[in-house]
Amino acid sequence: MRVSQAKAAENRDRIVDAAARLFRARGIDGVGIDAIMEAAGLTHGGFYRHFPSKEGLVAEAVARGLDGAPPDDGMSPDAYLARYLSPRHRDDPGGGCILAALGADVARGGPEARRPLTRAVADRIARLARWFARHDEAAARERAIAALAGMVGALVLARAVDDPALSDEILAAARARLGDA
Amino acid sequence: MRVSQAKAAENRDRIVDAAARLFRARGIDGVGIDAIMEAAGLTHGGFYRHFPSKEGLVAEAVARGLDGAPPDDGMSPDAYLARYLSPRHRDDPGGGCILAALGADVARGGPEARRPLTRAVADRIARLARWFARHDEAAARERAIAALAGMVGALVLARAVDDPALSDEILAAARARLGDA
DNA sequence: TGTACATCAGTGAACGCGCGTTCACTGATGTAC
DNA sequence: TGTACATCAGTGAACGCGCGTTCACTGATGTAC
Repeated sequence: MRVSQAKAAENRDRIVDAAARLFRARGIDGVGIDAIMEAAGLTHGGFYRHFPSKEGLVAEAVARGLDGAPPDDGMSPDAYLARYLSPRHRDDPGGGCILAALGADVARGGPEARRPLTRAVADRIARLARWFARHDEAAARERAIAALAGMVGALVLARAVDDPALSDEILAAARARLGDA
Repeated sequence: MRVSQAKAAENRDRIVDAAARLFRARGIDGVGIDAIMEAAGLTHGGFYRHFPSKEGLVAEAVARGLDGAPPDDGMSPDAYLARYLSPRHRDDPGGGCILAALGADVARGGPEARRPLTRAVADRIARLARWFARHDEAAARERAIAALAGMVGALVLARAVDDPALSDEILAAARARLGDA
């Protein structure tokens, strides 16, 4: 049955949110329309009233996932690093950084998802560079890029590794080396 | 028709090689048994004479992919870094580092693939630490972990990003920051 | 060394299942008068 | 403000395709005598 426009917009939003979470948790190919719609409290048939295809949703979900938890200007660099490189973040891919969870997947996919991801990377580099510029004017941007790469790589490795002690050590080493700016 | 044991072993090897390459290039879920067997010059039906399941092959292919191009003791750290963080490596995921190409996929998968990946991570950290120990005894291992994380993260980001200039800049920044040991 | 037979790597058709997508239908919403 | 009707978000069944897996079959290899 038909639903009010406000309710429909809210449903669309919930679909994108559910997809952003499930894709990060299980990979893009690991989640079907069924599971996404069910997580949004709907049935799968209505999906195509909102999106032209699964790939269309992927692009929006990637963009949505990139909104959350960017480096905040009111936050200290060390606090941001500590949060990003925490066991809590490692253990919650579904709610965490999309660069670490889906970077390789997006690289293999179409251009629709790569565009918002690129904007997010550029934005984070710029924010980190602003921090570093305070005590290291010239190389601030270079440092920012290396810091972002170190963060993403450490999270990928800490998640992939089988050995909890090694995983913790990876997070700790990245925090320590990236922290002493 | 039956084939000699030597030939069969060689065929098995080619299947694993083809899988290691295709998985890195297109993702684990992006490659079917059909494509792997065809790349190995066989038909799909014979697959199960060699492997119990696709997942069994994944574990072997990940292990195989990790053999190639580790940091070589006879190589200078800067040469290794330059090769790892080169546009050539970025543009050849199928022949490149499996940590960057499949790290997130393996993290979501079963334990069979995570074990060899963990060994490879530990091995690379140890090799890098041996290099760093030459001028920085105490923090060598910490530096090694941060270097590996920075390399993997930079490659993931350089591949995911839409903008060639930004992609090149990411590689260059990582080379510069990780290089001046 | 030669012969007869069992083995089994590889072939190609087939199966079953899941997933992306389509579609006829429902009934509340939104709108025209 | 009330009424009649068109719209369309959502439902649930169905379709088609691809993929992982199975299976009967082939015929060269390996082995027992």
